[in-house]
Amino acid sequence: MIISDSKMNSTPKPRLRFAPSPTGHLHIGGARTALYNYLLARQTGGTFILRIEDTDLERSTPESIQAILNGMNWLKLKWDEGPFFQTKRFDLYQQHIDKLLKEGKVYPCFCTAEELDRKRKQAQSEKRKPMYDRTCFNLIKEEVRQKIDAGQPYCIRFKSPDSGETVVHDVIKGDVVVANKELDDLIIRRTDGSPTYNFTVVVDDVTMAITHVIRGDDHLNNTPRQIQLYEALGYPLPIFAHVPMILGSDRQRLSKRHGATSVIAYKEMGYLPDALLNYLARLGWSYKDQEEFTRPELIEKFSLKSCSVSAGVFNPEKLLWLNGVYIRKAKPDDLTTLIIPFLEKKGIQHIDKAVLLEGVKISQEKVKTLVEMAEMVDFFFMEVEPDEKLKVKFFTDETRPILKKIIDRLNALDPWAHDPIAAVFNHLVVETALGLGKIAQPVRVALTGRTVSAGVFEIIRILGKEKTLERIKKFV
RNA sequence: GCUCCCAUCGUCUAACGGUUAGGACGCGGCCCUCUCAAGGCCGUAAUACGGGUUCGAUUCCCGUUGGGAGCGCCA
Repeated sequence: MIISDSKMNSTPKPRLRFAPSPTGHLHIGGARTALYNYLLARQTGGTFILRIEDTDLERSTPESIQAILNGMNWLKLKWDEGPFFQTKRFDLYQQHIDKLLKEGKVYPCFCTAEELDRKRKQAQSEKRKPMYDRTCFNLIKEEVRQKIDAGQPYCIRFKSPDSGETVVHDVIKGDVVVANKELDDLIIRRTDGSPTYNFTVVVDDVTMAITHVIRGDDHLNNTPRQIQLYEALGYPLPIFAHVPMILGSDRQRLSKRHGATSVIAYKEMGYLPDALLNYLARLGWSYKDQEEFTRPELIEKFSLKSCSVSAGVFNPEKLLWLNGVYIRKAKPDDLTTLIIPFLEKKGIQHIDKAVLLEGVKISQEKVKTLVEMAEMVDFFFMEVEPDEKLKVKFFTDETRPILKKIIDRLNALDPWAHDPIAAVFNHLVVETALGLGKIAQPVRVALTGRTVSAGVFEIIRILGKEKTLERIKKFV
C-alpha cells in the first residue's frame, strides 16, 4: 500500500508562511497570498508565519519592511511567528551548503557574471534556452584547487540531475512534471558568500517546519528545482499550492500602470480592510454563488480545492461596490472613528463627535468609500461657499421669497426635530404648488454648498437652528 | 526560441458527462424618490477553434490559436 504524499505530509497542525521580499510596498497580489495562508492557518488551528526574504542586499530596504508590516497590520492579518529575516540566518544556510559540499552535491564555479551574461545572450540570439554549460563542473580536482589557492572568486552551484524527471504534486494545478534536463545547475551561493533565493526558501521552509507552501504561480517553474534541493538535503516535501496570478485589465501582470497596487493606497482611498480582503478572497476562489463573506466565514469556508486555476483580472469597480456594501453594514460608531483622519486631511480641526456620528448615519448608504463619506459630512464642520454657478441657478427671485418663509418658520419651530422640519417643507409644497425638489434643492445648496447630500431634513436637524438659519440667510 | 501553466458573459465565477449554461460587478430600462445613493423588478451578454471518445460533451483526450509565467550571482 503506497501512502500518498499529501497523507505523509499532513501533520496535525499545519504551519504556513507568507514570505515577501522587502523591495516595495505590500501589493494586492502579495496580500491575497498572505490572506490565503492566514485563512488556512486559522481554519486548521495551525500557525501563520511571516518571513522577510531579504537576501538581496541591494534592493531590500527598511522602508519596504515597514511598508509590508503596515499593510499586514492594516489588513489585520496577524501572524503567529516572526517576522523572521533571512539575513539573520546566514549561518544556517552556510551549514547546509557545507553539508552539500561535503557530499559532493554542489561545486564551486569560477565563471564570471560577465562571461555568463555573454553566453546567455548568445544562446538567446541562437534561439536556445539559456542554460549553464557546466564549464566548472568539468574542471578536474587539481584545477579547482589551484584556482581556489590563487584566490580566484567563486560561487557555489547545485549539481542537478541530468536525466529523469521531477514532478510537483500541486494542490491547485495538479501534477506538473518537468524533465530534469530542462533544469541547469543553479547558483545557491553568490560570489560574495550570500545564499540565493531558491536555496534559502528550501532551507527555511524545512527548518521552520512549513507544511504547506502557498504562493503565486510565478513560482511554479522554480518548484522542481526546489524539490531537487529538498531531495539533495534529504528533507521531506511540503504540500505545494500555486495560486494563479492577478492581472490588470489588459491581461498583463498587475502593475502601477493599472492604478493603485499598494494595499496602503487603498487605505488612503478610503477602503475598509475587510472589504479588500473579501474582494481578494473572491478573486481566485469561490464558494457557490456567495459574494459577501465575514472574516469568520472566510476562515470556515476557504479551500484550496475551490481555488481557480487560471489567472484573474483585478476589477476595481467590483471592489468599489463591495466596499460600499461594507460601509453600509458597518457600525456608525466605527465609521465615525475611521472617518476622522479623512476629515483632518481636509483641514478640519474641531470635530463634534456627536454631530459626526449623526452625519455618518445619514450618509452611510450613499457612499462607497471613506473619502466620499468625508465629502458627505465635511460641511457640518466648516463654512460652505457654493460655486457661483450654483448660486445663480438656485438663488433666484423665485426662490428667495420661499427661503425667507423657510427661515421664518424654522425660526419659530419647536421642537427642533425631523418631523416638524419636514412639515415646514411639506406645507410650503402645498402653498406654492411647487415640487419638493424645487424647494429643498436651494436649501441643500445653502447648507452644504453642493447639490448632492443626505436628506435635507436630517441635515437641518443635525446642523441645528442657529447654523441652519445663518447659512440660508446668506442667500435671501 | 525553449519549458511550464491556463482558456465559460467585458470582468470575477457556478454548473456528479444530461441545466432554458446559474450568480455577482458593470451596463441599459422601469419602480421608489427632496438631490445622490440604497433597494425592488426586468433586460444585456459566455462555453476560443478543430478533431476525437460517448446515446449525450462547458465537463474527458489530442491538436491549433490565444494569454500568462519561468529560462538572473532577483525574489
